Amino acid sequence: MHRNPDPRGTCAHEETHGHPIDGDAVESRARSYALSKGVPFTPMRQSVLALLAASGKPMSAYEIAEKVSDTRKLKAVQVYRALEFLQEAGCVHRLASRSAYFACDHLHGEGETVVFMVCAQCGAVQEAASELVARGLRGAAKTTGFRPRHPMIEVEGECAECAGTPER
Amino acid sequence: MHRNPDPRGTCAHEETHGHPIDGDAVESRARSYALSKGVPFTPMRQSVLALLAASGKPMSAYEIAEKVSDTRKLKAVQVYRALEFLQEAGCVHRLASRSAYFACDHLHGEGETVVFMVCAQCGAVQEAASELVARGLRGAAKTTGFRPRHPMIEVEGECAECAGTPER
DNA sequence: TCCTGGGTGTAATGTTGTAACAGCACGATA
DNA sequence: TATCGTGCTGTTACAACATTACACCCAGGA
Repeated sequence: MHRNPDPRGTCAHEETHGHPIDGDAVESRARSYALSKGVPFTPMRQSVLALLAASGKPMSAYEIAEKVSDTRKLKAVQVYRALEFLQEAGCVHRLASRSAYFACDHLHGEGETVVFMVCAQCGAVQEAASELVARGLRGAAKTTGFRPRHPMIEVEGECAECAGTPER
Repeated sequence: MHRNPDPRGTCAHEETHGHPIDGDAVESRARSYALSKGVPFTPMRQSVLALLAASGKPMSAYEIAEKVSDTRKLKAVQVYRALEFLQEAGCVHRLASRSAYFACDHLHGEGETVVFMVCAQCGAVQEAASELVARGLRGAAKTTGFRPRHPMIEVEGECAECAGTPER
């Protein structure tokens, strides 16, 4: 987990990839989820989501706590609470391989199999829904009677930008 | 990560699944790796591997430290050192989704795409190598120029035994 | 008014993983 | 035999990630 010196963004064009996602779209999805649950979409939740959406890259909860701090100093536990809501709302996903969180403006269908491609160098995440992968997973599962539940796949690799710049 | 009350083995037939893997086979693989590297296959490494092989289920490093303690009390850092060797040797894999380690007696080929199916209830892990998944991943990657590096896929779900016993 | 449910703020603690350093065992070499 | 290097072990300390517990506030309903 702490194997890389800085797991999030050490490559040369740190600023250029991880293109920001549509903050308005993702926020409105969060709002309607809150509405449907009868809970408020609080400033706390709003600012955590806005930060993640603007950054467009995975961030750790502690990193979020640091950056969100507009005036007051935020504690990690408060960030985790906001993240919990945002994950339920489907606006934020957790990258287990990096213990990091990122905003996502895709609306993932129920049985959909999503692939997150994480650049080992710059940390940028690209998403794709692959029916072929889903079929492969079902095939692998069938032989053992296993029932896949949350087909969220994380693959480490090298994104196009980082692959194009071999230095560091 | 700490979301489940006990991520490793809370279901009724805890003892029955996660069938132990072939301890002798996996140990001999570790021995030949050690030989090829010119380093010893120490009792420390041997006992960590033996424990993992016998349990057949993922365990955290701290859990291993507790259980291995035959006479002396083992510290986590020592377990991590043994695990590092065993991972290099290909005898042990790390489950990022649970921060846990498990022994594996398959010999995975170089570019092979391996799918680990983790039962959310009992924690048992089943492995499968899927060419279809590999192709799907390559297809998903191709559109963005992403180059997958370590195609180790973890899928949460429900194993056949747990699916058959709906209670709890 | 009181009660209840949910969000917030804060402290404490638990869990996972590394860094750093001293000591030891063992083989190579002079 | 002496010494040197290499790699494992034992130990302390700490960093990074995550949860629990509790007090407080505030809005809405009985």
